[in-house]
Amino acid sequence: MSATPAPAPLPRHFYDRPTLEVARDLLGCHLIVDDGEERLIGRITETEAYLGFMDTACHSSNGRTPRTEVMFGPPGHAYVYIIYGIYDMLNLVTEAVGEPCAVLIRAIEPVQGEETMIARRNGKRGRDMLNGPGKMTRAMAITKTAHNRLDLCSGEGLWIEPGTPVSDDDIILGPRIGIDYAEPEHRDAPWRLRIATPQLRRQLEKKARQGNRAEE
DNA sequence: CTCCGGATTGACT
DNA sequence: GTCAATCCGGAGG
Repeated sequence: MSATPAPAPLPRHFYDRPTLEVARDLLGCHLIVDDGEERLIGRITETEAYLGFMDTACHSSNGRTPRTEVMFGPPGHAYVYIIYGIYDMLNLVTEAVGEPCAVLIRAIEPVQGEETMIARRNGKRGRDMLNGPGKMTRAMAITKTAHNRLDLCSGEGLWIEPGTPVSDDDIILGPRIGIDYAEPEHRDAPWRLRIATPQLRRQLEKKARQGNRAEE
């Protein structure tokens, strides 16, 4: 039996950059959770950038509160909050102290520990297992209680490692999800980033055709 | 496949 | 009191 590899988390300066760049470079990276019993690994396939004060979709644009405090601190920490009473959302804090920005991790694909993920998702497997931010945290057992404010560069509990790089041609940009309350310029901004799979390309082409039809 | 309503509770007005 | 960076199941096409 082989020993578990030592954690090799991405360093803090990875997160200390413009948030859109971080969101882009996180695609293809490995998200790792280690509870001391088992190490789970997922490859990041979808992210959203939240750009701080100026972004009316970003929680921190309403000011500094106990909940958003961690976003105002140093980069490379986890911001985990609960939405709709029941779902934990994982964000990675970016940019310098005083710039309250973050990247939401929306979807992964399994790399290691898939059977545990399936069990935590109540037997759900395949396409619908990890394709949403609440599904992903449920499968990985990421919670506000256990992981909010955690240092992602310590290699303890939760961190990111390099994975398989993604070329610019394989990234699809689109508007972010679930932020209808934001100002139009932020609501419609293409700050949702996804790795393009053949299935996703087909799906979007189909949608575009329907849209064109409605125009006439 | 798409559309629609209910679940459930912390955070903030 | 209202709302939220969501998910799921059921109804209809």
